[in-house]
Amino acid sequence: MNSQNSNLQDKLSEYYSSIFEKELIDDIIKVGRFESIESGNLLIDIGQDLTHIPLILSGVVKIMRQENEDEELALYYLERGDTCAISFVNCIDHKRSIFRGIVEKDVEVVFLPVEVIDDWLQKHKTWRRFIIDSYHLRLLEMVDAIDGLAFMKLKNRMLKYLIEKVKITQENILDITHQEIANDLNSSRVVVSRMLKQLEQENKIEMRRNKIIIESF
Amino acid sequence: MNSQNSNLQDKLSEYYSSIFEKELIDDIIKVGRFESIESGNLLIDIGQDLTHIPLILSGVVKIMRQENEDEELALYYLERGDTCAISFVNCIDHKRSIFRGIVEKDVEVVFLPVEVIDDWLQKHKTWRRFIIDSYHLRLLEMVDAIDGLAFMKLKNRMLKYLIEKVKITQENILDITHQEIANDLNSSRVVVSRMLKQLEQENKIEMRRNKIIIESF
DNA sequence: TTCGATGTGTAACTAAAGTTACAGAGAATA
DNA sequence: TATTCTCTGTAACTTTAGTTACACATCGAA
Repeated sequence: MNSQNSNLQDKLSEYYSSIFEKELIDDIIKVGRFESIESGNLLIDIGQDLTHIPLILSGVVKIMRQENEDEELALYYLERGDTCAISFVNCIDHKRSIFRGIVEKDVEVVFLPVEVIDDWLQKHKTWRRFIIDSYHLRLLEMVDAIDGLAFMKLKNRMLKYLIEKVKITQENILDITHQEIANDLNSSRVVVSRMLKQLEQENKIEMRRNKIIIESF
Repeated sequence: MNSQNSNLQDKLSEYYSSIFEKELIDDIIKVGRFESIESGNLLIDIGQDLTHIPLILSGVVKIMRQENEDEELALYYLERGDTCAISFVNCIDHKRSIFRGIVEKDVEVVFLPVEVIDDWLQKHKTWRRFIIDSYHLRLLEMVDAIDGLAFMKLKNRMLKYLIEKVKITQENILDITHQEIANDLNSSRVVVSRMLKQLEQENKIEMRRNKIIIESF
């Protein structure tokens, strides 16, 4: 085990010791594969075989749904303490992922092999709670996505998207292009520019090249 | 315990004995409250306190999301073997429901008090699997709803809705008005009539007063 | 049979979002 | 500095969906 991994182990303990019992943390260290993945890479892709589930130690992963080549939609973000719960039963059933997970901010992650999961559910109460909570949180975020798509106009959906992004990045100056926003919202660049201009006129944002400053959040 | 309830117990055993171990079924009978609810009534409403989770023995419940007075959206249906998994953690946390559940076809249901749930997760392997599976199924249905909203035109979304309805009712002659469809899709009656006419011209459906016959499913 | 309630058809219009096309600004690099 | 690439602004137009308004059909109850 190299020094980078033992560093990751420290991070695991640091955050998760308040959530998981010591025995569980020991188990995770025993069987988990620690990895660092740089921004821009895929954590998981649609159709990919799920043999491990990821436990995020740091960084941000954007979870997307993709219909085809040029139709996609950002759903939610994974941060420290999150796992892609949907991969869980998929794992057990040896199914394939229905999401793409793109690393937005370099992540440190532990991959846990599917075999241990079910065992841990029985063995560790905190693990049980963690998995159920994960499912629940994702479910709530899905409902949020549905509300946005069903009930909101694009302009407000976009503002919501921007504000969410501010929360995730901890930074109210977003480093993003109109095209990227359009991709995440399954809209088009021209429309996004139009709406952004309106938001700017309402003093909710300010625009710079490659940047958007969110005033109200 | 009256005769109706012992009848419901039979139904419980009948279907669930292949899923749950005998001890679990006994536990359910011990603490569950058996009930029959007629079509048109609410199984659960948004904001309602969740002290029990429902286990459907027969019938159909439509789960909806509501934004306000006249904005709502049908999400999915619960049938025999289903539970409203989202109510699960809500229960534990004493939260309130974020869904409405309307009985579409008279249901028979067992209500299980929240207190026993966590205990059973540890005690019964099949219960654990059941709860996780429930979350997972709902999650998949949400993704389906998202795909529909994000990527499909209303006409096709409506056809999908109608076909889903055929599956649920086991009946390709649907007893439904244009207004009801509009409500479930968060659209308007006039638009629905328009699209239905198009679908009819494409020979995918036939229209009658209060009825729609689905040809292709 | 009449009347009212409910359901459907359709036209005309409006609103929201997407598309095409092109101009021009800013940054990066030769 | 000139050239190229990426990003943004905007006009003009199309498509999709929602709204308003009204006619007419069907059904059941008075």
